[in-house]
Amino acid sequence: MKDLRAKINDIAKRRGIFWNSYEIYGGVAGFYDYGPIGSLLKKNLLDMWLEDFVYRDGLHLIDSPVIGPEVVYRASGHLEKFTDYMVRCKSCGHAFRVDELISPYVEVPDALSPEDIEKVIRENNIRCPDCNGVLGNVEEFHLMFSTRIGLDKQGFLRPETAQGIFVNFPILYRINREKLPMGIAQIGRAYRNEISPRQGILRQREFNMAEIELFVDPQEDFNADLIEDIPLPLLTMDGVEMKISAREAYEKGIVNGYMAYYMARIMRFLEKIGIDLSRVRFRQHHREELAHYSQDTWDCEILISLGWMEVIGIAYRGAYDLEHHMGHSGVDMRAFRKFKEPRRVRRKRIVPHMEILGPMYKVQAMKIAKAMEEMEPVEGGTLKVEVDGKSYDIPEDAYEIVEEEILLSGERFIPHVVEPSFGIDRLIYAMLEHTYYERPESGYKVMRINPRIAPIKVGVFPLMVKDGLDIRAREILRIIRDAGINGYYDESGSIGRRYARADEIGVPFCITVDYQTLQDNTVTIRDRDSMEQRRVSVDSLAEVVKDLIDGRLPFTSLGK
RNA sequence: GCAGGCGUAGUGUAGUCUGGCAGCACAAGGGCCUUCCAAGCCCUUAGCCCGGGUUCAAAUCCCGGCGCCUGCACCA
Repeated sequence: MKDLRAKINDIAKRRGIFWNSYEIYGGVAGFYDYGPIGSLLKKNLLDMWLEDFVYRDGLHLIDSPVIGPEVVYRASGHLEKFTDYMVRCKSCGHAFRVDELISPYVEVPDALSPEDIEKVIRENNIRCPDCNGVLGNVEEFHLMFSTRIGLDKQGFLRPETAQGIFVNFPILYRINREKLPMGIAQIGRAYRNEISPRQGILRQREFNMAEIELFVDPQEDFNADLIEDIPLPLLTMDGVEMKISAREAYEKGIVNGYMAYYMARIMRFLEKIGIDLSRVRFRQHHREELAHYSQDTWDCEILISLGWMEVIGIAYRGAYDLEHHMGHSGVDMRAFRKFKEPRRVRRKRIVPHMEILGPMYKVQAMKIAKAMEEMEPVEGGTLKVEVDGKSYDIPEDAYEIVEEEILLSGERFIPHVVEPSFGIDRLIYAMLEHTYYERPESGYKVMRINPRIAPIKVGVFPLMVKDGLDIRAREILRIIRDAGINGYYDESGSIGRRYARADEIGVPFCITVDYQTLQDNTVTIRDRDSMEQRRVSVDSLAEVVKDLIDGRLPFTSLGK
């Protein structure tokens, strides 16, 4: 008996859902093609994701480049955290991670340059742990794919789509008319040069993500009414398992409001796409497991044949990203928070006298004046000002200190970020496993995919390939296609075989043209899940099929 | 990267030890038959991971490479 994973992979390849890329050259691990069925599956799934997470909450969708300059990933912290230093033994060839080797000798191994590391290895006479051989030079290993931009500029392929959103925060904030919360979504591919990716489509070097960055004011109270009150299966970092309602999890402080909100929404979404909710849980990351940017992360895990698989992550990234991009770019990444009441504030400030500073310092005068304005006012005497590394003594008569009362209507702050991040390929795989079904009486394979996500909505079959049934069936396919429904025609093999072929790729409805069709212009519609058939007039066929797909019309409400 | 295992039509396999015409099943395509769930019959397409060596002869033996699987390490 083949295991489930083998069965899914078999169907995936045979029927064109996905397969390993570059097969004619032996394949490359970590890369997958989506075939004709898989591409549509992914597209339909993403459409539903957009409806559920983007349109429904009024978020904005953007689409930013895959390649980014080095500075972006220096600022984001990925360059440092995603680079490992390796060292290879000269005699046995084993490779080791440097930080593990030198950690007994150095306090902060991560902070060292390759040259420093080699020095540490020499000075402490560190040998190969396996064979005691001499270690070679330190090599860099980037988990990020690197590339060139133009002739000599270092670039990287994004390891997550998020940075494309963060770097655009100022313009997006303006487009959103400077209001928070603001949610930005992005769907796209991300790249990680995994050393040894296996487990097929579940761990790829190039993979599809759908991410949301929700920018919020950390001082704003969360409106608990928004949290749908449905049960959540939680597993906290202390190993406590609980089934608790989303509202209660928030009220008890187990998760913050945004987490609770998204957890509930994710449960709804997963249910819609056919995931078995009894095989879903949210697992909180341990401290040491947290990504460098995250303060708190909960993974939505789905139980599949390989065990619990992380499919969606919700990370509380705090101000980390905007703060770092602000530091590296010098661009103000802050939002404005209006006070409920304007505040009267008394303050002192330094007012430079330009008519004195100007003649004294010529072109430097403006810079000096600016620096002075930013200083804490100290009463009287000569003022020491540093500009571009030079120190200036400003005489007492070149400035004055004024005390004033101003009306502050608000203040600037760095928004916090809540990030639900969906691994689309894993979601698709989990969906395939959970919707996979074998008919007990025959063992035939069925994908019970939600009709809205199903890549192909209808198959049109003539009962016999004669007496004009085939011609009529082709006409009916035309009607289906003209109505914008993705359908296909199949006359090969027996009728049962055609149903079975359709079941395997989750075609929800099959239309069969029989002899009665020629008399009264009706066809049978066969429901994939119940295998029942109902008769429908060709005149209303397209309408009925659309309603069936969208779930507006239950199959059982159709007349015999 | 390391260790072990493996690599034969689209898929699953037999053949490899002991060198001698590459076989089977399913799938796919065509046809016959067939009035609703992979029926049957006929036909067809299609394969030894790549390179080198040994040999009269290599899927089989040897060497090298590549790939996959499992474990180790790695995994926001």
